[in-house]
Amino acid sequence: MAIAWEGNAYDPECPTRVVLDRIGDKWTVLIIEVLDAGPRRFNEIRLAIGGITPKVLTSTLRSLAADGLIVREAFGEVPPRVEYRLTDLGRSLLEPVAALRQWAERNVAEIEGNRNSAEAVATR
Amino acid sequence: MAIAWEGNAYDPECPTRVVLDRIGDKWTVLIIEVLDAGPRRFNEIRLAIGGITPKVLTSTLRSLAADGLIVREAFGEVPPRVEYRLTDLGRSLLEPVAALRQWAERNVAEIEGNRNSAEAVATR
DNA sequence: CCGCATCCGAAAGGATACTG
DNA sequence: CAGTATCCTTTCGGATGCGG
Repeated sequence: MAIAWEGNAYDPECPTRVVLDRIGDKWTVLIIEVLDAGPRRFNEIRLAIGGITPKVLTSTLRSLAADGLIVREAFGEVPPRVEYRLTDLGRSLLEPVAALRQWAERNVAEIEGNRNSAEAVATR
Repeated sequence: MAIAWEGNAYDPECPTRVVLDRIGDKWTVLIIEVLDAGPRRFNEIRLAIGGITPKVLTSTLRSLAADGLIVREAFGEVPPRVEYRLTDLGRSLLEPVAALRQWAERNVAEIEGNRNSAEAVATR
């Protein structure tokens, strides 16, 4: 059980924390957005994203499946064929992500500008 | 300049990526939520959160200030007094975060359940 | 084709002690 | 009070090569 703090404390079981850990990694959001267009095979996902190694793609897909955000379906064929598709849960996650994206697109320029100014000050 | 991919690719400069990197760390969301209640001093933030070390709090506050999400105000007093407060930009970030929190609170039970089932299968 | 095994480097975060 | 300075552990992700 999580420790009961009085106020606002770090808690790895806090729902918001769990979700941030889930979508805060490098590839999760990209993957579910690829799968939003429909079921995709392993190498289709890999090529659609670009830059992800098979190992990392495998582990990310496994954890997404473990969380019930996607399902993995392996067809008993030779050569193997494996498809991944979003669950309803996974698809519903795209809504708050879209809200985040909207905020990001509206405000990232200001953040980047601030960052550059701060860097200029730091190196002055 | 960011590389121009055809479709959906990893891009460290993608606005959504920038924001996920910003709020995906361990302490940022907790800090801005503490500051949403009003300006706070360094140790007030530290004690309100609990478990964060001075070093990590310092570096997180610095980067938040560099991004323009908070402002740092040092009063020339002895002993020192330093206050941190949200900017409008920082406060506006709480809106998409709230959307994420709502989704999290509604769905984290299902995710945790799926995780436990998956683990049970893995260790069976 | 779809992975797994192994090794590795970088970076985030933490423990502890100290300072202006 | 508000940080710094070191040192350290853990974790994420990447590179490469092999296997069913």
